[in-house]
Amino acid sequence: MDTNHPINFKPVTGTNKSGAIRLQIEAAILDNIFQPGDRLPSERELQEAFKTSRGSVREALGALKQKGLLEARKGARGGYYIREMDINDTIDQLAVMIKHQQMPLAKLLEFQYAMDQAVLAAAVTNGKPADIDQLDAMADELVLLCQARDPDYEQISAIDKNLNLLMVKMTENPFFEWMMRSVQLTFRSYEFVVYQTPSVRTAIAQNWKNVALALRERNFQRATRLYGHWYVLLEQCLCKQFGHKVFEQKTVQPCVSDTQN
Amino acid sequence: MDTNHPINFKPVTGTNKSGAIRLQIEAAILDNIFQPGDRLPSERELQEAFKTSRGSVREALGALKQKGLLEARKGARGGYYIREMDINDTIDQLAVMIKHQQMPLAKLLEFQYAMDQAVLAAAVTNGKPADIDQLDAMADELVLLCQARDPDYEQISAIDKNLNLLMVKMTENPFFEWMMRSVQLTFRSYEFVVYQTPSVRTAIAQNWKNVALALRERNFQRATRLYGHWYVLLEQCLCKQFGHKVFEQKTVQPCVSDTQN
DNA sequence: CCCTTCTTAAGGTCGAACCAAATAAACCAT
DNA sequence: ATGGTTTATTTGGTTCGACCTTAAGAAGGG
Repeated sequence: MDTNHPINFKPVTGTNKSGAIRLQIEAAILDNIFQPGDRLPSERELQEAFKTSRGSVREALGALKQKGLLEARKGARGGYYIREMDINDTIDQLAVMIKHQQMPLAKLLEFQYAMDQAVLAAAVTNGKPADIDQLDAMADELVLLCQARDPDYEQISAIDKNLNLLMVKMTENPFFEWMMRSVQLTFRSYEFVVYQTPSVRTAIAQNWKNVALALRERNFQRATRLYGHWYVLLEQCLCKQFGHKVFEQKTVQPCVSDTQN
Repeated sequence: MDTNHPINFKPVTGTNKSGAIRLQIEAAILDNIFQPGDRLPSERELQEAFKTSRGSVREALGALKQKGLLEARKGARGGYYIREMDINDTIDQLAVMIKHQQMPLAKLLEFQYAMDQAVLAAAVTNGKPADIDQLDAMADELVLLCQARDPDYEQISAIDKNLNLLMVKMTENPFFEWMMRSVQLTFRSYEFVVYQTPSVRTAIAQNWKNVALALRERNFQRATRLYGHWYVLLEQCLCKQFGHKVFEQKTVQPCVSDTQN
């Protein structure tokens, strides 16, 4: 038996045992007494350590599993393993949370605009020439696709998304990635609107191309202006479709989550 | 009996029943079939609806409780109630997660700087005159405190924090508030460094005052430059204290979480 | 040496009981 | 009538013991 447990788990008592168990295990993990990849004692062993029932132990372990700190594996050599904490779980949750806050669309777009501007500034500073080349190439591709007689919306939307992702990647800063992921997970669902109007479609594609050119010559001011132009085009589309008050009235609607276990 | 359940919970089957139950209930909540404050059927009722055991139902409900979607109450008229989702929970978790990622200090400061700039831009646009007056008054107070012979670091730090909070409030946009809260929860622990050097201390206080003046005359460019000047002063202090390589080497250290249940 | 089968350790499910807390109803004394 | 006290009921929390499902490793056979 290699599962020696020098861990000082104290028997729990009272009316909320599963909570007490959860706190002890959580503390042990956060204090790095267990490292990611380590294996916790089995449910039946913990049951003895905490001097309680297997059900209560399971309840505590289930909560920590849900929280993303543990991962359960079945079979021999199975058990509960400490997970590398994954920021994606938190970001997913944040996105769901924001969707439920029913904020006015205007506030959202204002924030998203500001974030885009910040990302662009960081991308200008840190972006590598190779990235700019790629951005340029993708913009060319987008322009071509938008000129087609029967445009493939799915493909166009995918490229647009990749352009945004590449821009964030150019910041070379994970904080920007995390933030943009949580924002984009939440919204960016209007893209279909802008791409369904032919005139706007080509304008946006060309705008991406112009942004790429401005970045290539490290013209920050011009790139900023162009990158923000996206929102002007979006506003035009939304107003044409829903009326001019849309930015005050419409709220962000919740939609089904992608997260699965 | 007022707990009519027109809800279409389908019996679960297979090898992961608790997961299936969780998804059904979660979907019902996210689709607003249940409103905050509503009461779910009791465990024993759900057990029948899902044609399963009470243990599996409890496992699913426990996960949703941990996730913050449900709240359990004991006794008659007890049961599981749908909670108003609180974004603070998620923000706390996000902060803990970020602390564990051990990112270089430079990346963090770059991000924080960009966020500050974005906040300032939004504050210029949306800030009310009264807020600017308050900012001005608080800056005056800070200047006075920093000139004192024996400065009260605690009070100074509190005012500095309030100045930042006021700036965020001036954006009149909750998205900025949420983002800054998660960032500030995580870091902003160097402030003691900058305020302990007398020359820098007065410089920062005066800088706040200048920012307030620039805001008053709606001079965006000047305000931006001044607001960013904070980071120049911080860098000076850190370099003086830890050497010039600090921005590449130092990482964000995890610290104890405030969150408790 | 590889493939199959068996063993075993682990999480997952089940059901029946009992405990603890909170409400509501019934009761009683003033 | 009013206000406190007891009692019953509902509901989540805990416990036990049994069995199911899965997956890794051991044993065995070709």
